[in-house]
Amino acid sequence: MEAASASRVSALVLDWYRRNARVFPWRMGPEETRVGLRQDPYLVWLSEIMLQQTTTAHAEPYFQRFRSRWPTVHALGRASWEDVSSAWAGLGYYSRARNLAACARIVSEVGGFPEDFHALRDLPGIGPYTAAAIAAIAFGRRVAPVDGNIERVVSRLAAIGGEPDGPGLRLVRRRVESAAQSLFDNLEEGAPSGDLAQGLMDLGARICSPRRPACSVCPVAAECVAQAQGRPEAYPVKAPRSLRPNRYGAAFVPVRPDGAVFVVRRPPKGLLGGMTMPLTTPWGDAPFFELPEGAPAAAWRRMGEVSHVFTHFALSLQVWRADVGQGDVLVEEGRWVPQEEAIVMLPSLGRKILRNALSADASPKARGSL
DNA sequence: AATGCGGGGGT
DNA sequence: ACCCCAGCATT
Repeated sequence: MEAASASRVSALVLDWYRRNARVFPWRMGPEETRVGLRQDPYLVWLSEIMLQQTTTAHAEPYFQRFRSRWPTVHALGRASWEDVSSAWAGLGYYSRARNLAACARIVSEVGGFPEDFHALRDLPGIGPYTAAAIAAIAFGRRVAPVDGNIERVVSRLAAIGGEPDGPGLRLVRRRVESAAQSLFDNLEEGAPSGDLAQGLMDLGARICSPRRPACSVCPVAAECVAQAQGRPEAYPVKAPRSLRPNRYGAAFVPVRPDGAVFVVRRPPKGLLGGMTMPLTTPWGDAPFFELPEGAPAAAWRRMGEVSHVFTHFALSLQVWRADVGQGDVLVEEGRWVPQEEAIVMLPSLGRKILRNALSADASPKARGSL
C-alpha cells in the first residue's frame, strides 16, 4: 500500500477505534492507552493464546477464570498440568494448553516476557501472529499482527488476491502481510501501535465482516479498492476446503456403586492430547453395532450414541456403560473420579459421553440403530 | 506447502 | 450444510 494511503487509513482506523472499541476484560481501553498505559503482557499473552481460532465470546469466561486463579505468569508457571488441563477443558486445541504451561514456566524462569518479536516468536505456542500481537499491544512495537480480521480488512482495502488466475495463495499472503505492515510503518509518530492493531481487528469483526460487510458505515470505505470494485466479499481468497469424513467408535463408561466413573489420560500428543477422557476404542471408517473387541470384562449395556465434529472428521460413538463393583480393576492406567468432578475436567466430547452414559432414561429405547 | 488439531455460533 | 473464528506445530 502506498505510504500516503496507508497513513490515511491508519489515522482513520485509530480515530474510529477511539469511538467504537469493543470492551474485553483483556483489553485496555483507548482512553487509557492515550495517556501511555499498556496492558499487562501476561494478560495479553494469555488472551491471545485463548483467542487462536476461538471466538471472543467463547474465550472470555475461560480468560476470567484463568486470570483470577493464576494472576501472574509466575503463578501459572507453578500450576500442575492437572489443574491447567482441567481449566482449559472445553476450549479446544489442547496443544495450546500444553504450550501455555510450558511457556509460563520459561517466562517465569527468565523473569518476564521478552519485548522483541523474534524472542516472543521462539516461545512455545507463540507463532508469527501472536508474537506480533503481544509486541504491538503490550510493548508498543510497530509490527502487524495479521489475524483473520486484519487479513480480510487489508486484502479488501488493497484488493489483494481477487484477480482470477492470479498469484498463488503463498504470494497473496505475503502481499497482505506487507500491506498490513505498511499501515504500522506509516502510523503517526507516538500513536499507540496496539490500538491500531485492535482497531483493525474490531473493524474486521464489526464492519468488514466476511459475508455482508457494512461498507456504508466503514471509516475507510473511501480508501478501499474492493469497495470501489463493488465486490468486497470476494476477498480474501481462500484455499478450497477438503471434505470431512465420518468415523465411528465406541466409548466405555464403568460406574461404581458410589457413582464414580473411570477415566484415563490420553497420550500427550495428537487428538485431545494430554486430556482426561472416558475409555474409547480407536475410531474406524465403518459403523458397527456389537460390543467391540477390547472392552474390559464387564456387563456392558449399550446406552445411546454421541456425535462430535472435529476439524477434519466427524465422529459418532456408541456409548456403553457397566455398573461394576467397588473394588473392580479394569485397566492399569486410569482412575476413578466422582461424576461431578469428571464432567468439568473433560473436553466436550468426554462430557457428551458422560452425559449420555449417566442420563436417567438411557435404556432399551436408546439402543436404536445408527 | 499440507496436514492435524476443538468447539461453538452465525447464516 | 457450510462458514468462520485475535493460528501453531509438524512434516
